[in-house]
Amino acid sequence: MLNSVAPEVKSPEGLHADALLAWYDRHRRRLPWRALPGEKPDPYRVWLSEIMLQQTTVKTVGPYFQAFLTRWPTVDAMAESDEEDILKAWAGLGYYSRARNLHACARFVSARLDGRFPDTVEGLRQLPGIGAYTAAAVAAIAFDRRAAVVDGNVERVVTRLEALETPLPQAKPRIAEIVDGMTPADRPGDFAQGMMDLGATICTPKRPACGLCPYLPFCRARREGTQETFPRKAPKARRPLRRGAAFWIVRPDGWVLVRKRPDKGLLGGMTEIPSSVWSEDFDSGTAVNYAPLKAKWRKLPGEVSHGFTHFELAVSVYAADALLSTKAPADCRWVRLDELDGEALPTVMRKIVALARGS
DNA sequence: CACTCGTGGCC
DNA sequence: TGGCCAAGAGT
Repeated sequence: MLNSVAPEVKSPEGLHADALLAWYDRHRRRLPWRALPGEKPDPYRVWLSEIMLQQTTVKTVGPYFQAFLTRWPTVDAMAESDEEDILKAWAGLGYYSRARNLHACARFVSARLDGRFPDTVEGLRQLPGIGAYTAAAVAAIAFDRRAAVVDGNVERVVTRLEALETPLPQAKPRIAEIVDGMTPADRPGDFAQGMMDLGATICTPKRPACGLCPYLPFCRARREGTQETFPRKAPKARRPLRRGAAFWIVRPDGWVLVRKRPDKGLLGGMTEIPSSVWSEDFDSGTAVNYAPLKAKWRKLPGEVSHGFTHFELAVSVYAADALLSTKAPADCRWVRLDELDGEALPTVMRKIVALARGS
């Protein structure tokens, strides 16, 4: 009789998983990409959401996810699109290599894998834009594979649970080891999502709600009253200020000159208002040397400020009028003013447009 | 391993 | 206001 079998002796990690899953069953967030209890998750939606959520908040991703899903309901539909359309739809979301990898991944899965995502960590890991975290997350959430899912939330939860003194990113291998030990064979996807929900709603960076935490009895940092000091982190380099110039060129019929940026590097593949290099020692006296064509430039009042991850940017905007007959220089093209909104313009470029149009 | 790569929100 | 943070990946 099965009933006569001795009950499984649970490790402390197993108890952790039970406490977490019970909490998740009561408090799970309802998210657009998340299957309801008992529903089978759609790997395409799981993958799409995971790519968008890389370093991006749930709130920001929401409308983008809905728009993408409506326009490209399946991986095959996305594979049939042009990269340019993906970039336009991604504009404003940031980290634009994600969009290019998204498109490349869709094409690979559609053409080479018959439209089906790999159902293992190793298979997923080979795809463009999918690293250690996303491979584990998709395997666990979409295919119920036991995989150690470690994102920023999980790092915070685990370093607090264990009061881990090793700073990030040095502690990453140890954290992955601990999470692997905690992850149950049963419901690994719910466990992963539960850990992330816990980090997002209870075990928050500041003022964690320890009183509501299912891990309260197990948490070493809380016991020592040091929970807010974890995770330890290596000090960050502070961001330098770079300067540059952008060139707003308008034809008499109201069309403006735009340019496609190189595929690699900052804002790769996106559309720009033709701009100079951005550098710490930028010489504003020679700014117009960077203009895409010769013209009578007037410097517009004010400047555009924009923060990137590793530097702060200040851009001066120069405006000029072009003849109707002016040909677009290399990599440039003319665009109607009222069609600028639909372009693959990153946020910093939209700020430049706003300044120019307001002048 | 250290660096590059966006953006918006929060206190 | 400025630093920090968010379901990291690629090189």
